Amino acid sequence: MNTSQLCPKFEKAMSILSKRWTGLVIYQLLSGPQRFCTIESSIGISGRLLSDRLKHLEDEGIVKREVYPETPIRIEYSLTEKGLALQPLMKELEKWSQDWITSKDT
Amino acid sequence: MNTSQLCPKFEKAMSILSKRWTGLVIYQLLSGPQRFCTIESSIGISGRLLSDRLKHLEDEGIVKREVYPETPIRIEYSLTEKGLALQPLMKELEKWSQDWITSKDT
DNA sequence: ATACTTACTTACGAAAAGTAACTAAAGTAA
DNA sequence: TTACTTTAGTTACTTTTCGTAAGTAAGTAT
Repeated sequence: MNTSQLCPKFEKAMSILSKRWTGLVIYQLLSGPQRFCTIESSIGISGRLLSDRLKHLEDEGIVKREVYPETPIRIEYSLTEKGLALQPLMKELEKWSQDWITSKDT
Repeated sequence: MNTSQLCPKFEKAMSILSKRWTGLVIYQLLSGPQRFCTIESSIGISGRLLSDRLKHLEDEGIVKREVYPETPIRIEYSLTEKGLALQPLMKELEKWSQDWITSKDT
């Protein structure tokens, strides 16, 4: 019996953020559009999972993917308007982490 | 090779929130101290995982546990100052979910 | 003694994550 | 022509985490 008293929209939002790596991928893309391998090395996720997460974020309309047929091929991922709208939340998390996470915690 | 360029404090904060259920448990406790079974039924988590998550949140100093030896026994979970400090973040997530999650998404 | 309540814990199959090696496409170098 | 490089993934396989359901412990109440 799942007698949820929570707002379904809030629950959905939380389910996106509480999937491992998605938060960090979004945070990373807040610094600008970037390619697969850049995200991969900057947050330390494996290609297998990054591929999966980017697909999901595209499905959610948070990330968009653009192909530039250069040499070698360049594929850039960036945030949509919906994704960019998460910036205030990320700022709050930055603030909280600075205020409350001690260096021992890491 | 994990060449993290992220702030370790931010990474740690994100790792707490991106563990399934922890965000919802914290959110639920923002409405006041409550017992195990109340949290369990209001967010739809199983006892097994709630037990685990509360223990972790206690270890992180986000949640505190108090025992009232009444009949039947009452054990109340509540947010510490560190946990309460997540309220602004939760408000941002509420805002974002209202603005950007459509009813189809749920 | 038996049942009832709360707050868990245990056991176990299913799903997700982590690691590493492999593939595809397109150009470049020898 | 053949081999090599780069980017962007995918596949195969092991380990960890999750979800469900049943069981336990302490303290009444009947």
